[in-house]
Amino acid sequence: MSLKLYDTMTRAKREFVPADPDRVTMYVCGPTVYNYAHIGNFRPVVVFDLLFRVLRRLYGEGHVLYAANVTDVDDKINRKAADEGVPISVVTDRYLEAYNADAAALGALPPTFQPRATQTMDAIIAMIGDLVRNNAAYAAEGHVLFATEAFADYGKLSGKPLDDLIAGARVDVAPYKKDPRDFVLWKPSKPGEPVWESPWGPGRPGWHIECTAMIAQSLGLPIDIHGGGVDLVFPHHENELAQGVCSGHGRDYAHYWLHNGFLNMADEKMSKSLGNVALAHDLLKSWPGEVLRWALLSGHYRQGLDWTDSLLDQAKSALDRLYRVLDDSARFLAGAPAPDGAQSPAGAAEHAEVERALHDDLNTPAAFAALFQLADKLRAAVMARDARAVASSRGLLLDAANLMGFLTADPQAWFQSGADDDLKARVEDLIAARQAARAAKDWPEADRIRAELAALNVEVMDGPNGATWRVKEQA
RNA sequence: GGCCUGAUGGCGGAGUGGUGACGCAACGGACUGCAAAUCCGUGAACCCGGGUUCGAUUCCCGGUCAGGCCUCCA
Repeated sequence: MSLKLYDTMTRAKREFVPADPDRVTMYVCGPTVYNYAHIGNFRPVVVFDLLFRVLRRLYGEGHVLYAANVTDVDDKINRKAADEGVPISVVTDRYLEAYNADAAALGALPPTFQPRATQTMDAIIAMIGDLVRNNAAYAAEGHVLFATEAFADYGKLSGKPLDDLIAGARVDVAPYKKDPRDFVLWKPSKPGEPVWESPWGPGRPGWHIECTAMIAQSLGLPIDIHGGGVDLVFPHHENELAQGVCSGHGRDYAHYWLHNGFLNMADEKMSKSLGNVALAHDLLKSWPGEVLRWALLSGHYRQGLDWTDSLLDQAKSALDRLYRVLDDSARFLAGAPAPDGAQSPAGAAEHAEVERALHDDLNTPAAFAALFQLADKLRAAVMARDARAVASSRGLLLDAANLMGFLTADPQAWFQSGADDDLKARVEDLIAARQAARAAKDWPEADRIRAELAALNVEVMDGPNGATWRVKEQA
């Protein structure tokens, strides 16, 4: 029953205890919306969506508040907007919409809040003011900088020795910085860039302060869980923590820091600066969202994940198997008398195992294993023609899989996705003709029709109650 | 250079101080007019070298290799 999560701060798996079980809070750093997001951007989306679902089950749907922000003011956005000759909101609105559509296709529930930097400007400016008042920040040449020396624990989250941070700094230090580690809270805008008024002059916020302010505004500090990719541990989360604490919100900023591992393309880290991107937007044209979700969750979230075609094929095959039992059990139930009386508890242990695995720091591979055991249980019940056991274990499989965001499609639709109405009608006609040929034991004709269907990328499967079909390969 | 992860069968990937998950793929058999699915079954792994132990893939040390962070990338 108890949920254990690996906390980056303490580098240990800890039992999760929310500050207030009636108001569990989680924040995850979201995208900068200047382009379509690649599949690597969606790893944290899917991972923390799963955690969101697990938390909702544990504490109740209304008791978990999840904020995932959007950075909608940024150099890359500015450049894109300038290239297109449009206001930045045109760019950000367009890609935010695409991002949310992709996330939904991957089975991610909408977060409770989706704060945007441009809509948090007052809180950002107020928080910078707090930092300046607390002597944790100073203005210099139109900039406002965070004074890292004000935060004694700076470097604790990422485990970096402070001296090394200075010695290892490879970037030229801006002359107005008192300390090389100091980072920007507010900076002047260049001509033509979006600009906001502030007590330190017109300009725009630094990246780190946006998140801290958005958390404070949407959830209130401190929060229970802060998530994001490992690459954000330093400097982004280190800086967030420093800002949150020094702005006067107390020592606790986030009680649990969770970080997902990186997704690699062809043995190289995927990033937009390299050419090896796979946009979720494009992948979704060829694969059902659940396949991508399954692939993203096929390894433990803290591990690195190599994104390959083979990974997707395996994910598809695994899901096919689950959908097959679902389909077969539905057909059995449709033809069987309704089960009477209490349902036998077939599969209860396996069902519990799914949650147990998830509660162990989101051990999705173990949860998948339990899902397959549940599927085996269901298969056995179908073979035994035990309607009560089928109904019971089918419900449990569906519940466990749904909790993880899987098996949300109708099995029939799953196997026939990619077929339009026109194709469906043709297939049905061909199958009817083939059934007639089979009834007449005209095997050559039956096989000829099967070949014709195969040419349409359709596979027929003869069953005791007629034939079923499915699309063989995704487009 | 500093800090941090990881190294498991053909592939993906959990886990465990002692009888080696799970999935994908492969192979044999059953079923099927054929096929698919399904069922039964088979083969197949714990990077290297030390150490601790009755016993290590699992703990400790060293090495090698791979990846990440140290630069406003999830």
